[in-house]
Amino acid sequence: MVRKKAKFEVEKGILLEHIQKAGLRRTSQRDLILEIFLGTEDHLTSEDLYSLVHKKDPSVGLTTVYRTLKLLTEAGLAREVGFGDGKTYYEHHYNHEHHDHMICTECGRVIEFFSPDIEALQDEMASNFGFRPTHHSLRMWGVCADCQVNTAESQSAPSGAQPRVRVKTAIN
Amino acid sequence: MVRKKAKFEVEKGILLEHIQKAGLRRTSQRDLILEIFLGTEDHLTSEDLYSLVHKKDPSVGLTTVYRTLKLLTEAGLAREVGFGDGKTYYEHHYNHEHHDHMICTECGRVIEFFSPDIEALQDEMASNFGFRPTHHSLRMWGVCADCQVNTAESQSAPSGAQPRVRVKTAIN
DNA sequence: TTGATTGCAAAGCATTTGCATGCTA
DNA sequence: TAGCATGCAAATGCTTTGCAATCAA
Repeated sequence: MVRKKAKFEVEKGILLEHIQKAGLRRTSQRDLILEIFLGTEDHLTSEDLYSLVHKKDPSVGLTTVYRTLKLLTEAGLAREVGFGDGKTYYEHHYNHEHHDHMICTECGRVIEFFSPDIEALQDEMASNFGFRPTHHSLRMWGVCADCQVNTAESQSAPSGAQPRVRVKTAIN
Repeated sequence: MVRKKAKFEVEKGILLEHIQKAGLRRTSQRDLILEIFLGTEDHLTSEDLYSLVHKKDPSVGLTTVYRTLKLLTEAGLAREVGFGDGKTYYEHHYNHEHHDHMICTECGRVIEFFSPDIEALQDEMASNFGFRPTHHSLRMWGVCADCQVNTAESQSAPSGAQPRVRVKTAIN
């Protein structure tokens, strides 16, 4: 049986290492924020995560969440994503392989997908230009399968109100 | 010989049609802003375009540029692009086919490229999910060929200071 | 003990909105 | 003439920064 206490051990180690290498300090706030961040499956803004953290420890400030999310990004534990609404969302890699996004403009659902063929073609295009890519972002906006059905009869769903749920898939 | 006066005639017609269909009004500001927008080859923020417009007619306000750029986007004459610096850039289609972007994080150069194979694979992925895409955005960040050479010897170039130049290419 | 970290308040920025005035259709 | 468009100032929303107090190493 897998020990429950060992959850996020790897990630915690990564953060600690990054902190030590950079001459920074480990704090209870950073531990808590990382823990809660990894424990959710949504795409979160700093404000979103702040609300969650605040429930566990009301003394933690919004600014610290902003700063910590930046720190986690530097450590490679978080990735910034934009969905076109002007806010910055964060996602973690825990239980999620590298992927791209389809964003439903009706319900806000976010579908994660991955295509090794697309990745290969991207690299090929880059090398055509002598361009050395460090990271990339592929997003498709449109209407998801559910909303195509719903929109046909009723009026469009309350867009923007839904959380940015990570819909994981097995399709490659 | 091609008549010079006919420049942007098609685009002006598109804007006019959109304006009439929506029950809006044609104004000298909108004409001027479109003209100057199409006349540049950079990726422009509202502020950038405002500076250019302001030279020709100082009475035009920044707010109007913001609003007009939105209007041009609705009319299909402009496209919003983000390069990760928090600002919204706009590009036009005049003399530019649909394309994606590579962004050099050293000098800010933006390389436009197009891959029909990637487009096809995107559509394929979408249909796998019953997702009906309306538009997409593929961006790659990294170091362009020039900067790979320069960075090797000297310190990195003054990043962010460069304009978002559209480097057109013939590679498909 | 030293200097990084925190929380709060204030500042920054890009963008949007309210409103009186101007102008198009 | 009706009501859309404009320009200005003010407001908004997200994010960052200044600073005194706190805390990790």
